[in-house]
Amino acid sequence: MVSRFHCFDSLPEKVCQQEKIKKTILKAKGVCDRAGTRFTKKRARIFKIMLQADIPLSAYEIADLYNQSSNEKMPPMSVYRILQFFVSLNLVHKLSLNNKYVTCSHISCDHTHEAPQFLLCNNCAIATEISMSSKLLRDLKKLVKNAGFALINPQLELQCLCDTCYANSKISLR
Amino acid sequence: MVSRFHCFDSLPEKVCQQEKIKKTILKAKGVCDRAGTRFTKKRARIFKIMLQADIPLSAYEIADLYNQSSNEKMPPMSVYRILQFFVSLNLVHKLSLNNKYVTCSHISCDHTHEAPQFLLCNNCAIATEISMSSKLLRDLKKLVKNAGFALINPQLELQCLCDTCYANSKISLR
DNA sequence: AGTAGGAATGATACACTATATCATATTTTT
DNA sequence: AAAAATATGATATAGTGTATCATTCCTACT
Repeated sequence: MVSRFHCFDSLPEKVCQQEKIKKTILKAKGVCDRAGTRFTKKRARIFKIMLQADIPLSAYEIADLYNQSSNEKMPPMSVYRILQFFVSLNLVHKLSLNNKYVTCSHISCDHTHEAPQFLLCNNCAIATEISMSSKLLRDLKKLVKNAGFALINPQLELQCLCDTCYANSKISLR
Repeated sequence: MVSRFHCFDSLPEKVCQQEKIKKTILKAKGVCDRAGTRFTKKRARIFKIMLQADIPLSAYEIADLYNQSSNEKMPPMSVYRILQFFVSLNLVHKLSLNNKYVTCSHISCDHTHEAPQFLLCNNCAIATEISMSSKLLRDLKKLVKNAGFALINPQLELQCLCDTCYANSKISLR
């Protein structure tokens, strides 16, 4: 399984998840600053919840997690607004295959990440973001153009089984 | 724009849309028969509505169209059930990008259609189903495998603009 | 022909996902 | 300090989809 924080894979193993999350949050704040918008406390908390979960979450799941660990109420309406905000900055991606939201895996890299491609396990909650090769992307764009369309968002979502669930499914079929 | 009935493109132009729809319905009935299931009147009517619309429809839109042209009521619940039935036979595809449903374009061909790929116009209702080249599909599967997943459904949905809307959008930007 | 069993639909309720709208608060700019 | 832009509160409602149990319809079999 590829870690969602693969961009830190070269760091010493000691560097714990918490440290990675902190760094990612700082980067995200930078993105907001440069965009002339605010990385408010509520936005920061939601972003952190999403990073800690490390799996795609629905808006209502995020609201629940927020409310479980806080006294101030976070109504779903506000979650949607904040998610839209993050999506507009490419800090969060919406997965329409399961109506969930997930932080971008490349926030901490300096990748320009042209074609986010999501592999969603159909059995468990795991999702992984990988990048499409630029050649594959070129082929795809060509195909689209020939069909009389122009690609405006190269995001792909693929229904998969993760290797673990795939192995289990084969066992249970015996 | 590629016609959704491209498989009949070689037929004389006189053969009207109605004729194509009839043929497609017969083919669909055959699929049901061979699967040991029934192509009931309600199912047939919904299927025809979808063919006539020639664009992806939501379950509720289908229910409305059904009820507009009939005295018997078609409740949304039944529409969902019937859609699931068609999807299970690959006669209908669900587009999760816009939560709509569309008949398969290849029912009347003898294509074994491995990788349905949908180009959805982000501005108008048009959607086109094209087939991915087997090479592109191979590349994709390889990518997925390397990431620790197994592809279980190669359906792709791409957010596009059709050429008409693309042209219009450029004009309106001037 | 009658009947058992499976297939399909009816009916009702409810859960989940998402947007619209108007009011209020907070921050930034001048 | 006031104006303008940004962000959140609050409420309502639209849209999408599933669960469940009852009933009807069809098919195959004796």
